[in-house]
Amino acid sequence: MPKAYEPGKVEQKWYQFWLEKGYFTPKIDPEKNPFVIIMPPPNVTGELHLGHALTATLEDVMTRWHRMKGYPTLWQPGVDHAGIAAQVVVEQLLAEEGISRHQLGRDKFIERMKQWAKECRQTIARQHQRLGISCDWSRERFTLDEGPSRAVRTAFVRLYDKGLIYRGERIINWCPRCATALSDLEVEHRELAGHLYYIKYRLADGTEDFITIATTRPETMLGDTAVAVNPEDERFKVMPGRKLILPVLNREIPVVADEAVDPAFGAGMVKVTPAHDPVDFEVAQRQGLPLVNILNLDATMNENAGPYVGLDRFSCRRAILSDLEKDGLIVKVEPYAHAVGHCCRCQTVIEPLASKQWFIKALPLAQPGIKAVVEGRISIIPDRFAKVYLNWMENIRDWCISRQLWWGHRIPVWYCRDCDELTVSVDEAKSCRHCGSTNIEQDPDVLDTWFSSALWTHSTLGWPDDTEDLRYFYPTTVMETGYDILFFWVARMIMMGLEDTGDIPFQTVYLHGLVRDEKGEKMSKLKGNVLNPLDVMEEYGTDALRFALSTGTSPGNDLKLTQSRLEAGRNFANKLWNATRFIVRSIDSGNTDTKIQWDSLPVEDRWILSRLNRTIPGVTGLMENFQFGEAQRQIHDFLWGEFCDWYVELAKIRLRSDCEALSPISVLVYVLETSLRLLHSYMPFVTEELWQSLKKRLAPDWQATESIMVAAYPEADDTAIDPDSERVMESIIEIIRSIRNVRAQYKVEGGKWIEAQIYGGELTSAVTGYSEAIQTLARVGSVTFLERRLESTPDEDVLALVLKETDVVIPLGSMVDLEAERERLRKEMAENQAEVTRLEARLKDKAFLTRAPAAVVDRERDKLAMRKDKLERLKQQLGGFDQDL
RNA sequence: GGGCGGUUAGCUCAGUUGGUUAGAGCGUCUGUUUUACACACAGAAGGUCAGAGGUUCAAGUCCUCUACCGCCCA
Repeated sequence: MPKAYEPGKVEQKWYQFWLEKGYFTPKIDPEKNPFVIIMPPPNVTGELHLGHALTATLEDVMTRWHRMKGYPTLWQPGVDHAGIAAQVVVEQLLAEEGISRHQLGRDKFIERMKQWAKECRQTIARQHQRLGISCDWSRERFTLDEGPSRAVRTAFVRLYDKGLIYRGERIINWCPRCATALSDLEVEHRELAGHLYYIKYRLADGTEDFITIATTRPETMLGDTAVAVNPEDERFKVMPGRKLILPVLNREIPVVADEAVDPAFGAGMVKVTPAHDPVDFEVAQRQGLPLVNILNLDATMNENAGPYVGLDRFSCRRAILSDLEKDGLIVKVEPYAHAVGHCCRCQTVIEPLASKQWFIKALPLAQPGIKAVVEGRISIIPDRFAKVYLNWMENIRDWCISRQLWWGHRIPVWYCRDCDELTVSVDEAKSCRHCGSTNIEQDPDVLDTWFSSALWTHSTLGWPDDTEDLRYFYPTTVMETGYDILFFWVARMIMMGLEDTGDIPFQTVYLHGLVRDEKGEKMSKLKGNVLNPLDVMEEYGTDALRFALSTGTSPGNDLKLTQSRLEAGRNFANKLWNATRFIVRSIDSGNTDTKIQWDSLPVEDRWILSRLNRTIPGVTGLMENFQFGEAQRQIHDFLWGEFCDWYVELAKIRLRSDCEALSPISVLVYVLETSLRLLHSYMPFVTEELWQSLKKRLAPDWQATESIMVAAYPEADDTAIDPDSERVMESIIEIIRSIRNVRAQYKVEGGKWIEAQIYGGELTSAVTGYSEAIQTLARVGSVTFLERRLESTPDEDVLALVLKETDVVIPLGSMVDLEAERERLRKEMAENQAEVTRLEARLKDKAFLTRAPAAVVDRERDKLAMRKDKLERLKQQLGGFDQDL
């Protein structure tokens, strides 16, 4: 084995091996409950980013873990056609070639999109495989595949037939650049510094009287069809019913009274522009006002804008302000911060626009979705997001699902040119369902991408067909994704899953945080702070990246991916590599018997086995509670801090050729092998590589399992828990540490061997067996064990270390700084005295004694006894010191 | 405007039903090329757990308020 772990040399090999063995594909076993994760499909918009790597890592951890536990485990991969997002990307590519999609034509453009999607799909699969993820590639799906597409059409038709999908004219969010409607969720609101313009509207009574309205978008006045006041507003009681002259266009418009008006806004009267504002639209509905649309779909002014026809919306604003100014109609202009909607895909300012679109009636779908979470059939982790979910679901609004795009699922509706009726059909309609005419035309629009995503948990399993996969794997177990798409995805999946199948789509929603850069900023291509997962894996190794993404993180919280985190992962992999290298080499040197002789194990063996068997249930319990970051930290701490730092170091002594003691090989192999299995789901490559290296050198009974990824997940052995050996080892470690500490404190040269005397108290017999370990690990030349503890320091200069249960005396000759030593003892005494005082007070407290659990009280008593004993010993030491002076 | 989260060591963060002297990684300082590992080993320094009040025998952990930072919804 090379001196350092080289991930690049082994990752490819093992992934290929796993694939060839078919481990990723589950075997359906009706006797067992399956574990199922449907992967949130990445968009075909380019490459995967670290957010995807986080998703993939966490899902792989859960998947590998359950597979090892013996569940039939399905992790269903796929990719999303990402309608608008992907179309924007390809349109940009076309723009670089100097052509638009319109020049290309719909069919050719779709061909181009398909080509692009195919390439992306391959890139994404390659990146995912590089991450080592164990999803079932044989089931990979694309949202535009025939199966999921038929599911989309089927869902649409069923909803339409139930009256839950309707076509209507509503205010929608229009992106002039993308030239499509968007749902409310696809609009990002940003606070912008704008102006509030106060404008005079003259009364139409021939007088010079006027009223003042305030607006942030003066160009929309061209579409005004009224001015409104609040009916309760005393200032304007006489106004409703009167007529005004709309400036510039000189159109006559009425004043109406409507409770939607906020009397505190502006001057208390507001203009009503029903075709370009959602609130005004509703006012117009209530008041019977006409709609005047003043915009073309590219956000230039249309013929209703009079003199401004053809101008861009922002040029029009400047022109109209200048004209109003000229006519003396501007009362004042105030700076005003207001939220402006932007397209989430291209950042263009959204125009609210009255438009005929397809909508889903959300409320009837939301109600069962609310119930499923309230009743606990679906749990959301972390649970604070359940509140966020419920709040959104309870205030849900109808969902605009038609998009004026070319890339996506075509709306399965045909319009009859003869009878004007609609034909809504899963299969291609050949004739009008109502009059039989073949003179029909399909709706040119496509559906919102999220409509197909919402079906993903069941459409990938075969719905609407009654397939074996659907019957066996649905409802799925866990939906794991980022909290940023809770509404986009999770909420809509719950609604559609329940609607289409009558059953919940998943039992648990696990939401992870967002991956940020070192400064805590969201990674984005615009900022240029994007780390490519491939580069990271190239530099640190896949397992290091997975470690960095999953350790020390907690559900729902964002994480900063720093270089030092990646280094820590790489270092850990290398540590394991070298520990295994050492153990493997030790096996070669002779001893191949790996049967553990449970009856004759020395204390350190019983200790490490005890610690291992405390770690296993701890880790498993954490994983069952989705605390993956903490679980992995505990595996890390056990392996590095206990196994490598102490057990392996102690084992070296017994591995010396001249040592007569029982070989530690069997325990080394047992603990390492078990720990690798415990760690495998987090760091699959290095664990497989090391597990295989280990296996090669072991007896035939180790050869039955061909890969760690299909080996059994470790189970704790309660009989291995051994508090006595833990107590002894704790003291041994404390003794060694205290001697090392003294060496460092007094700057004893590394090569110099010192002497130590140890009084073991109750542990004397156990501690006595560790003289060689203490000599080796603390660099002590000779250890002598005292029959009884020293009453005071002897004549020569010595250091006396008072430990938890033992004392260590170190003759240090003239090196001892007496004053410093007294100071150290005083400080230690003060600490102990404080603790004794605290404990005594607590144990005198009747309330504590009666109300705290007995176990807690006992623990406190033990602590006090220990502390008092130590304090007494410290006191004697200090006293002895003072006598010497 | 409504809601949520964060504030713990120099930095980045863990700390799940309240219960040892609050932890890790990185960084800093000191020492070591000791035969698995310098991607390492050994040792050290460093925290009034944002602030105030409350509940409790016991609070980083539960409740209330305040401040600052961030996010979501309108």
